Amino acid sequence: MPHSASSLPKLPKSHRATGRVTLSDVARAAGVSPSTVSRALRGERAVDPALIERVQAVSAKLGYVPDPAARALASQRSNHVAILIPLLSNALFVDLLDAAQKTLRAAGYQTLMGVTHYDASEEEQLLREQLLHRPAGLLVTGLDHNPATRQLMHSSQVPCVHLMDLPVGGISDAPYCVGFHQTEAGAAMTRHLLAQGRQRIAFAAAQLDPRVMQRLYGWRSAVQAAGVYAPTLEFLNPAPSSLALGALMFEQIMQQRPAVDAIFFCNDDLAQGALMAALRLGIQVPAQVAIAGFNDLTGSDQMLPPLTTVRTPRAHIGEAAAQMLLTLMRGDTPAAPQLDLGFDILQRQST
Amino acid sequence: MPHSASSLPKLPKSHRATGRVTLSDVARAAGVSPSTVSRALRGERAVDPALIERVQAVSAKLGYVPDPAARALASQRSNHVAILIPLLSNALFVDLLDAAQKTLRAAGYQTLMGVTHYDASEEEQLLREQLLHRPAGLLVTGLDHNPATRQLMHSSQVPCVHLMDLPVGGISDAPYCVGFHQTEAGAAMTRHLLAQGRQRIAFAAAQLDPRVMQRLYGWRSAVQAAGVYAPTLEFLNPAPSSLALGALMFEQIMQQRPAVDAIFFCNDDLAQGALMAALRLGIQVPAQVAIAGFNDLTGSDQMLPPLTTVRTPRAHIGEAAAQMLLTLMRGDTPAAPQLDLGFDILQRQST
DNA sequence: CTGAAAGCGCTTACAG
DNA sequence: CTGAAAGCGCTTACAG
Repeated sequence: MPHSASSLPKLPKSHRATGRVTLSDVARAAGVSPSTVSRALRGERAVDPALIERVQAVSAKLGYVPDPAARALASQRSNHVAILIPLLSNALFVDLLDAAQKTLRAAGYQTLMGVTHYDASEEEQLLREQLLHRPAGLLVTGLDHNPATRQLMHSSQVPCVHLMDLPVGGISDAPYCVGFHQTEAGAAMTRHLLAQGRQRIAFAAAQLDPRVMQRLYGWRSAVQAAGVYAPTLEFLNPAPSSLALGALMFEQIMQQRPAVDAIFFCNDDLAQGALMAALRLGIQVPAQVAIAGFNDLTGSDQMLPPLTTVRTPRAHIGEAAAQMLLTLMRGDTPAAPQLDLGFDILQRQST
Repeated sequence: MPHSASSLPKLPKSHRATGRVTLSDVARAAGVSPSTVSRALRGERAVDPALIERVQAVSAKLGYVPDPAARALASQRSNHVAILIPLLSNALFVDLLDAAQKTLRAAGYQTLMGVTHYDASEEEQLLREQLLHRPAGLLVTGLDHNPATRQLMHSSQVPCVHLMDLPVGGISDAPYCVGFHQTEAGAAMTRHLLAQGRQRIAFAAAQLDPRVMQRLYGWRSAVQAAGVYAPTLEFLNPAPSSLALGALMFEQIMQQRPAVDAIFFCNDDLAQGALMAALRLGIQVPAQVAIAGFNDLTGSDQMLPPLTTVRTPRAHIGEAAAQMLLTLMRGDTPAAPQLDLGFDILQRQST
């Protein structure tokens, strides 16, 4: 039979057809019902292996891709994973985001990013908005949230993994989280300085978020244990962390009498600024004063002298947290609810 | 009548009820049809102002929030805006993302971030995935994309604004974009160095993405115009940009004979690394060699000496591009398809 | 200006 | 193991 008008593809019968290849198209072409296609494609058990193969082949041939909106509406679960981080201006959180996002995308999830600016009510509002998208999972920075936020996380039933922090006390009712012990890290670096013979070790911090405060507690416990604690050794500034602020704090601290012989900065950007200020002022590091940082950020190894710091496994945290979330979203139980990824003291030349 | 069983709230009649407050709930409570509620809430014209008010009041009282998935499915448009950036490890793009995301969120849009790693086919794949979510708009870095990507952007009909770059030639068939002229910026800094009496100005670059290459062309045209061009003054390294690489390149360049008297780095991180290397090597900057950077990244003002660089309006670009996209998504036409946000030469002490 | 009806493209009890 | 049917919660021609 020659080509005739009636053999041309029919116009879409619906007045709202979108041109998309749908589940029904696949079903028709494979000679099965839409339900079966749906099950086969999602790898649901209880479907004939032979059918699975046929459906997959037809689906590939037609170039079928499931519609996320339809899927979300029908199943009440999207392929979004919401992630809440405090700031994009801190490389730490960007590394976390980058790693998590990479892992999640490889598993077919879209990352929905929310920036809280360390503001509990902004965090709450952000979470509310993200929950509207029925995320399949939640990644949130830290363990400190206001009651409404905690309530939202809980009542939404969405699997959730916390980043960076680990609960201090017992494991009772503990949430899923991957990170390291901030307090221990703070104490470890302080002990390292003590072991190097430093006696008047200042702790200098900005931003003062919960993790910074934990490092402070770690420092306190270590200097107290060594009997060299003094309240005047604490320099706490709530302003955002930056090289410029580090330089400023360094100058102030160096005017302190009796003089300090070491400064432990809560973040590398502050320490880098201090190192630059020392160069400008002609203050010898570490001869006159030792300087230590935290996080091993970009550039710390290039300082003069290179910065002694705490290497934190942030990329690893982002990836492992995403993996744990993937496990939870699959309905499985992670090996352990808490994952401690530890930290390293990176001895370079500034101490 | 006393409380009786029959006055208790009825169980949901559907076997799949979600407990969510829906459009129909609002319609019922307001005594109008769902269609009217839908129109009233979206501010569609052609609905009685009195009704709008009533519907809004009822909606607020019931705490109704539209379901994004249902809305996306029915309207074929989500409230997502997809953004494509090359890297998260370059502060430049993070600033772009931060600004755009902030502006978009304030207008009710969710940002879907995609990281291309400067890989054209990864970009294409990412765009494909994002398009599945039927984004309301698209923000993409640069103007260089492979044919398939361009085709996708075009055939999807999704409003799109390009970031950072501006088309070089005429305005013919030009896409929407906000940025500045990279080539001009490269030339301007070079002329600045020439005006300071420098004669052998090297251009040192890493990553070699299209924008870096444009700066190179700007440098070339300026040194050629001054009659001081030499191919041996070009130091191009495709590796990712970093302080460490900058230090390395600096050492190599300083071994060059005849000696250079200035180095223009295509990005501040390279220049910062060079400055640190100069300190280590005891090379006087700018006495022996001038060093200039690009972008005015964090820390450049804290270097020793502070780094002369080109200040680029990246946060402004992110915000303005988002605004332009908002205009397009509204169905309006931006004042001009291209927005040139310019740049500044920031003379500090390294030149 | 308003409403009834159909439809967006899936998933999921339910029945077999 | 498979299918018919209902439903997820909206929007949008169409008719009035």
